[in-house]
Amino acid sequence: MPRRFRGESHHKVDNKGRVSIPALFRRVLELGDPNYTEGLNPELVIVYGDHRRSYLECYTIDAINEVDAKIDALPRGSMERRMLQRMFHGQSFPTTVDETGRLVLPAKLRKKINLDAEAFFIAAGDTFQIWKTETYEKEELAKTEAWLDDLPEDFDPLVYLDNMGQD
Amino acid sequence: MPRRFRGESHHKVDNKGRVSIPALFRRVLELGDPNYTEGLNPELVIVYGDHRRSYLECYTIDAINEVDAKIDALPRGSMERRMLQRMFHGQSFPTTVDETGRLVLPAKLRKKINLDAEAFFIAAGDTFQIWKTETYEKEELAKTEAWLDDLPEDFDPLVYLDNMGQD
DNA sequence: TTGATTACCATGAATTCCCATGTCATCCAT
DNA sequence: ATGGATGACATGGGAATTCATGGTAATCAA
Repeated sequence: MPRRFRGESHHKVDNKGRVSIPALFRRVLELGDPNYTEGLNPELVIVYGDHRRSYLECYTIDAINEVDAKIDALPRGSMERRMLQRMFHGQSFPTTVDETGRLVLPAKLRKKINLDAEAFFIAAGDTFQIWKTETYEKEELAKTEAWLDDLPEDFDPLVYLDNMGQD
Repeated sequence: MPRRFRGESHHKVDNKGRVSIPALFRRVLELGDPNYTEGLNPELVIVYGDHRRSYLECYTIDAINEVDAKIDALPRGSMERRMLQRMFHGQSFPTTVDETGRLVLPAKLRKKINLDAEAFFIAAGDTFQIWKTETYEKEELAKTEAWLDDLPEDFDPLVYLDNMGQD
């Protein structure tokens, strides 16, 4: 029943680019694919974006449809629309989960995020991301550590849940 | 009608990671799961957080939905939102109570809080926490003892019930 | 043909399912 | 009151299934 991804985990990537999708994520992909039926394999869309992005973002069919609808609502010819079209229509790759619950990442995508032996999957709301483990650790963790260091010693980020909007 | 957890207790953890949930907590989980109906097993979300956290925090479905709504309301791309997403979407594990009223904690979660033979459950408002018994005794009790020691001999914490917000 | 992609099969480990037992309370009929 | 009968609760065991991962054969494409 979950429409939302939740969880994180590490998975091996073999030299054919095959990598297991966390089992819980598969359930969400199934529910998020209107064409999915028991016994079939759900589809999904991987958005890799431009050179600045160092991870792959994976959308369920429902989620990508929502995005498409929003893009369609933008004025034709506007810069916003062009930008978003380039990213979501151009820099993306539609695919399906395979029989054994794996994803096959083409060499091009792997090269883009520098993926070799191990991938890190992490949920992010109604999408999930695939990172090269080392990149995630360097890039993301460093970023949040730095951020936390600017805060009082005993600060608990959870306060953000409650004072919203202010400060 | 309790929306709130109350109480504390100790439970065995077997080598498959199974551990009974305090019976009173189960009632709250049931009430907090909009999909729950007599005969079914309630779902819940365990948030384990980053390396600094040494216990598991368990949310009812209602409680976690509230959190998600607050996260969704934060500006996309803000550091606060990323932090909270990482914690509540990434560092969490959705699961359900089993037939016999137990929770199954995967090896990964047990390892994280160093849990082996015995777990300590304690209510914390609209969530409850699971600790390794020894950790709780060392870490938490020591912390509150220290805090109380800084206060006058005859100080009664109940005064906090009335001065809210200030100091 | 040659490298790449896809389909199929294989296996160990982890996880789920199903069933069983012991211990308390509570309830009840004698 | 008293010896069950009843039912929730805590805990355990083994079988069945799912997962993650690896290998090989069949298919493609140029």
